[in-house]
Amino acid sequence: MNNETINTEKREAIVQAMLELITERGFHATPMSMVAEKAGVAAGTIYHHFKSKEEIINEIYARLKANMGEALVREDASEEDYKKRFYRFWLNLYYHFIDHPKEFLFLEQYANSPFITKVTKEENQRYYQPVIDFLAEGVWSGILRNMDVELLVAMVYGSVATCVKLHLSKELDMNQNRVQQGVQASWDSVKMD
Amino acid sequence: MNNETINTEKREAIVQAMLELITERGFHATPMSMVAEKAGVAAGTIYHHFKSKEEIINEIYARLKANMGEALVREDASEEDYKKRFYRFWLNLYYHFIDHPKEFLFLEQYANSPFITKVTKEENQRYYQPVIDFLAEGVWSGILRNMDVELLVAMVYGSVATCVKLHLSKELDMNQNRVQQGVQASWDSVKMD
Amino acid sequence: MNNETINTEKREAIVQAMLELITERGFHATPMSMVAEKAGVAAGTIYHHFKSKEEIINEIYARLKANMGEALVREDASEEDYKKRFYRFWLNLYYHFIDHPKEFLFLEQYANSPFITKVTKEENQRYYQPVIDFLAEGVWSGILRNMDVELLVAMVYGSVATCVKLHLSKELDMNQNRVQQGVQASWDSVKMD
Amino acid sequence: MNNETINTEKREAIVQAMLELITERGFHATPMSMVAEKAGVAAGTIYHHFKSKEEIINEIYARLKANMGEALVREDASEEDYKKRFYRFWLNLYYHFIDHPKEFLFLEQYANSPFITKVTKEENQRYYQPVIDFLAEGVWSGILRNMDVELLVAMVYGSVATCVKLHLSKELDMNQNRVQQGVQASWDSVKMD
DNA sequence: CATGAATGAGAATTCATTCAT
DNA sequence: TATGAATGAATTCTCATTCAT
Repeated sequence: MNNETINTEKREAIVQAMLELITERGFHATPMSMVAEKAGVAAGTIYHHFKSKEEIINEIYARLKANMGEALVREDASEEDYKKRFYRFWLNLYYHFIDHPKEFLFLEQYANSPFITKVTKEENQRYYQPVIDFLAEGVWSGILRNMDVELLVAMVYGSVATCVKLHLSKELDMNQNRVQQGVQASWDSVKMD
Repeated sequence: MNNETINTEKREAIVQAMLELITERGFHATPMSMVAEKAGVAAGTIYHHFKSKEEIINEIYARLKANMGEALVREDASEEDYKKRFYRFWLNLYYHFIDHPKEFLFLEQYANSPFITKVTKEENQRYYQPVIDFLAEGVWSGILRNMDVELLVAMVYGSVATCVKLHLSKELDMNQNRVQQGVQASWDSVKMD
Repeated sequence: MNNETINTEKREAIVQAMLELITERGFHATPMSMVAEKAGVAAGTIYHHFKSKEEIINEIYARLKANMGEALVREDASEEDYKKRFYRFWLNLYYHFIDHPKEFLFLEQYANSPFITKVTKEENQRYYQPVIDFLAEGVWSGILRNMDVELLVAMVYGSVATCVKLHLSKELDMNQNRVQQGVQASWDSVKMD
Repeated sequence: MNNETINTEKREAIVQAMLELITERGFHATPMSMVAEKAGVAAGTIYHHFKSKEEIINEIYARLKANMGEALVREDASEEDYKKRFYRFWLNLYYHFIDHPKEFLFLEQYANSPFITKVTKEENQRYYQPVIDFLAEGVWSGILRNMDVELLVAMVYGSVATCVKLHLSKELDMNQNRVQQGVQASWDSVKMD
């Protein structure tokens, strides 16, 4: 085990501990001492790896956005029919969040928080650029309704998020049938009549 | 001005101060001393009206849900055509939040927070019961797609929230045309083909 | 006992505790918890009366400068002979510091420290203005050697401080004879030949 | 370059870094990590050369006292007239501190601090013993007033320090004329009438 | 009910020192 | 010797809540 591995291990442990605690308890309700304990490091150690509590949040945000971006385009094949690709993206995102609920909850809570710096946000937009392009292309080619792409992106992301929340809150058991209703509703909301 | 009016006034001032501060700064970044100052009362006075900081949150939640419920059904006329009524509900909600952005932000932040007790939540469901019934009736009568009503409610509410967020974040100027696109997309996502 | 007396009492206790601890141990070696304990108040109480640790230092500085200014001109009689008045001022200052060694040590340590704000310093110059005027007058009337008044003030203050330090450090027992040597040397250093 | 030279170099770098930082920022406001960085060594390396932070202070103190002792007697010629030698010593010390302001500030701050051990102090008295003897001889031979030599030493050192402080604080521009006033005042304060 | 000084537990962060490499 | 990551005790300051007036 070389030095870098050791460093990475502690850093990893801190990030993971923070992610878990923060989604369960919230930023202000998660003292650093608790993060340290859960990560199995001394309190001071955290400050060798991060300048402040907020910096950890920013690192988590960046990682989760990258994860999300990767999941989104998984198994995409550009020769497929547009609607199929839309469904795949939608479901990729949905199941990514279902599989990583803490990541979803974190992004919901902190995506619009002042803790995430503008720089961090901008640096991480690139991850979902391919899908933004995909939607823009849908509009341009007349497959999707003529909407502003920002509105389009927001509506589609919103529909995924709504379904994920329903599942996670256990308000509704999101079986395959209901997921199908969700993606179909989302598609119908944006496709050209 | 009788005693009760005076009491009500202080209570009001506290609630309003807390609502404003909490939406701007967040729960943990809003000390009670700041609430007291903004409300123009002594710190101790707050504790004559509320048992704790969390209790104020619950009262705010209840009020905002009531406001929202009232706004939702405004100018509804049950003899109107179903789609028109859907549009009216959707736009009622949308403009209510546009007119009361702090109320929207508060509900987004705290609707799923542990501060809001189960009791508070349940007590306040009644406010939008009429609209839930309206959507259930749409499904039953074949106007809306055959979806679970919880999913339906969530999707529609989600689409309103998405548009409000776009407006408030100033990501997109939500002019009348874009609002129209929003409500139309929402309708298309749930109406029977 | 009215409210003001109570407030004054706690505030006083804090200032006195801080003065004693800080002269014995130094600023950074004096934790606020120790000040609180010595003052017989809770740690948080200190922050009702002072914004920060540094603010207390500034208040102490201001008080001690005022004390010093008062002591300096005690029993001065302007009709007296110039040399007698010089001796009186010198000895007033000397015995004031001998009687209040902590005040002396505090001023030695913090008079030139960055903790004391410019504002605090300027506000407190007025206390020894009368003596500055007295020395300037001495130069002007030909009783004192023709030196810049700043140099004059510094040399005289320095000679007092030197004698006080010798006494406090117990390097030398400053009996009346030695004090007399001190003031005489100081006078000889500035008087016109 | 042999090993010893390397070691000496690091040790030197540490001492110099600490001296500079400590006079600018103070003992407690100077973290060892900062010393390490400024010295261009690792934090741990410091502890191969010194047992503790305080030990460095003691080494610095010893060096500066030696420097001061050397400067003091520079160009002294015992056959010269007593007053001339006094002037020379006084000005040697004055210009030594003017040329090495950090050394002066360090000695002012730490000469009476608990960090400097008794042992360190005693070991370093020898450096200015020649001048103490010189002053004692002045008393004995009737050139100086009959004062205790400790008082004499303190008064003279005090007058040098006063002038140096005026210069360093920029309160007064200490041109040659004013320095002359300073040394003359000091001489007048101790010489037999 | 109203006040606001007082409380004290608990927060984020710092830093001298150690020790495995 | 040299390194620098790791330690964890200690620091200043905050803030929800209480309670005597």
